[in-house]
Amino acid sequence: MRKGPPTLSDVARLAGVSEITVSRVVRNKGSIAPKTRDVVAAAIEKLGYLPNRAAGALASANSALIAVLLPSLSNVVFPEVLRGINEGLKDTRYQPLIGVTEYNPILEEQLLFSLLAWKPRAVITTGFEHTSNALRMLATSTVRVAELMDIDSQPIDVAVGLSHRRAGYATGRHLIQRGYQRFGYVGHNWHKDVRAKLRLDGLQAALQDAGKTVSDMEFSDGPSSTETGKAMLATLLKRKRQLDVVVFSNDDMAVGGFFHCMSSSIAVKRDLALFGFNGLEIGQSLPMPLSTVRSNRFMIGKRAVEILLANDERPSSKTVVDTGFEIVEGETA
Amino acid sequence: MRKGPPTLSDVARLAGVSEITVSRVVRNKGSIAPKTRDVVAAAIEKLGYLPNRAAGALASANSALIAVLLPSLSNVVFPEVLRGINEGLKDTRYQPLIGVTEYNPILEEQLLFSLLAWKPRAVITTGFEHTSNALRMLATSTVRVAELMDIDSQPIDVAVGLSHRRAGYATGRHLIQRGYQRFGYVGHNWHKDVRAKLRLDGLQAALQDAGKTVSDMEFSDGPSSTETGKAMLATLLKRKRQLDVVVFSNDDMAVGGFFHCMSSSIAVKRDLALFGFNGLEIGQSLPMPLSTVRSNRFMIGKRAVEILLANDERPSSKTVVDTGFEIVEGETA
DNA sequence: CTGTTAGCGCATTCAT
DNA sequence: ATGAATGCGCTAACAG
Repeated sequence: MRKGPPTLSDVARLAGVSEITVSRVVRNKGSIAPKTRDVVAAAIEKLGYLPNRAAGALASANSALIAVLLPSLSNVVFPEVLRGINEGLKDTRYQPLIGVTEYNPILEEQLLFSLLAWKPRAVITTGFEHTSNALRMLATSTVRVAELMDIDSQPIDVAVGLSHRRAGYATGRHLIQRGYQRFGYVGHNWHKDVRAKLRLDGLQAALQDAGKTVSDMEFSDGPSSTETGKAMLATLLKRKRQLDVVVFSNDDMAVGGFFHCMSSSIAVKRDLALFGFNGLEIGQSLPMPLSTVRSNRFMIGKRAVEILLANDERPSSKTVVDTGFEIVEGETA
Repeated sequence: MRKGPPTLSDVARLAGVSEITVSRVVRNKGSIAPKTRDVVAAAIEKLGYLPNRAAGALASANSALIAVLLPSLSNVVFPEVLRGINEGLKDTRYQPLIGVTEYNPILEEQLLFSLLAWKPRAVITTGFEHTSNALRMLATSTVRVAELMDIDSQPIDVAVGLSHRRAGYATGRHLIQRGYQRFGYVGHNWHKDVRAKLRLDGLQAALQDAGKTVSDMEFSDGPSSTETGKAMLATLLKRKRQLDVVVFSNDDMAVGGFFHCMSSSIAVKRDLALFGFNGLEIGQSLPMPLSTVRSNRFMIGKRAVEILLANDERPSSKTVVDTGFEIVEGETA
């Protein structure tokens, strides 16, 4: 009388071995005689046995789950990081369990607790902004933790990303070398995007070191988008400050800026140079490839997973991986 | 002697009640005297108790997990669906467990098995193309199943999406009414994207019904992208077929086509009209908003979750939800 | 409203 | 190379 899906013990009975032997075959762990392995495999096949991972997780006190906390799914950048994570997880038995924090530490804390309840093998999150509760939880716990995107602060365990401050500084240096004199900046809400702020800080530092400054800025208070970049650049240019280059908080915004120039017959680069951040595909397919800084989102996700899975235990020393960035010359600046 | 994180029984001991009472408080299930609830809450707080969901899943034979299988993370469309799913899951205790199939049914099957091992409350997948194993597994199992994006076939349990065939047909009708005569088509690899093929079928049917036909087509064999749209339109136009409108397999491709026109000084709409599919933000921020068909990706994810969570049991009749589509007039056609 | 009794399905000892 | 015993932490089903 089958009373539900087949279990380990059903397989064991059919194969004429003990449960633990089946368990070992399933997990490919310990040594098994080729013969018994075959017998067991046949029984599994015959019954259509599917291991119950909840039971496995309970018995072994840890699961093949990786908790992933992303700030947003609206910004292409995070799906790309997730792609990297997924790539790193390929050919392992791990699965990503995801939560979207909407850049909100309180929500992050709730999601973190909820995900931690699954006893994941590791937690991947973004940035260094966490509630004190979350921080304490993470510090106390023994799970491995990766904080992605940014390496401008000390991580709990592992940080993988780039220095946004240095990327901003490099942007400034690059544009100065190109001879630009009057800088404008178009940004989005950085209460929610700390890294955009770090880049602007770096940019300003570079200008200051060269005796220059950002002549005019304009911010939206929503998230970044092409629409916003378009609108904010329009607003900025109304003020007639004779800018010769505008730096945007990221590529989405810059692409919007490019569209504004097209609509308004502003010759990009000759009349007004544009500069972004991220190196998204869309920017590179514009009639004039966008000048920008390439961040390696995919690599960030992938490297993080590799490091986390390399060691069960959290090492005594913190790991910081710089995935770097490169100036993409493009044709808009 | 604390030997690990606190468990239900630790909380129960501290609160002076039985385990099941604590369990009920935690799950907010059954009736509890306000007083005991407070005592238990205090004990939980004091110990920093975190429920172990793996144990819960094992004991109750189902988890607060929703298995989500997405074809890709590179195409913005799927993160948007995921956003919808996430929105539907908000304020529930459910978490999405995700797998990326890369449009590969074999991989989908493997991931499906792997995700099913967690005894998820429901499975969300894409389209109707599954291996026979996967199909059998899903049919046999009692989990609820939603197949997203498309409603052109019969689902296993629930389908949420739009008729791509009808969307294609509507595109054809619309363009015919606008007076276009010579139609071109630029597509990407549809061995992997069945829905793009359905739309083309619909388009061709509409043209045929009006005594017309697609004069020339060009396909790339990779996935869709702006770069590809740009390149394929260039190739198509080299053949000098005097097209007056080109329909693209989706907005990404169409935006690429738009960029090509800009680079080649082709006056969009006057010289050559362009038409896409999806209604992505990027298309609408172009200097000329893209003419396209809006699919409601976010809504598809959200509705699917709502339906799945409404009933534990799979109803005897299949559910098909049409999230519809709308022609977006735009300025490019 | 609260408690008792019994597992859920598997993996970890430690044997042999 | 294989097995026996035990328990992981929780919840269902019934009592009361």
